[in-house]
Amino acid sequence: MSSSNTILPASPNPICTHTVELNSDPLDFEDFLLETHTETASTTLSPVNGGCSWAWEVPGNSACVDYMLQTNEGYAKTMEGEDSKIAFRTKSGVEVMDDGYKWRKYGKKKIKNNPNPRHYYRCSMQGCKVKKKVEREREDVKFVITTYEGKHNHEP
DNA sequence: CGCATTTGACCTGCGC
DNA sequence: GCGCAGGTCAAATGCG
Repeated sequence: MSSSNTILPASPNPICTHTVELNSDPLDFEDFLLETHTETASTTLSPVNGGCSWAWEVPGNSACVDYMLQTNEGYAKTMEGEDSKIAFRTKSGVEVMDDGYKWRKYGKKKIKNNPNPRHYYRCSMQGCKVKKKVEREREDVKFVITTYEGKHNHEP
């Protein structure tokens, strides 16, 4: 684990067990992988925010799904086929982070048990069906939950 | 003027 | 079958 980064205690959110501090050096993701998910060797980490935030990317791998369901923790859960789902929790003053892609907002929704609305974004690139959801954590608005769905079919 | 955002309405899946 | 909650649509509005 890179000493310059801070992994905070588990979130109550079952799909977000750790927090990555923004504006820190990129994580040593190989150490991170070993430390947190030794049983899911096929899982890979990918940069999702221009190098200052990292998240699990779980390819279509049923073993990963089983593991996360059993332990009720983990960063992400997979979907069938080519879809992938990435969820992570960041400490940030703004919901929208520049991850290199261009997003178009298409919806906002008040969520039950959370006074903060959830925002829905779609990749604005033609033919790219990637979506993301952004919402602030209920107990601590300093934290933002971001969920990516799908894979980009183009470069940032 | 063209494109992005806002926001209420509508759609859909799920639990009871 | 019904109601609720989450997700998406699309018309209106704003902005460069």
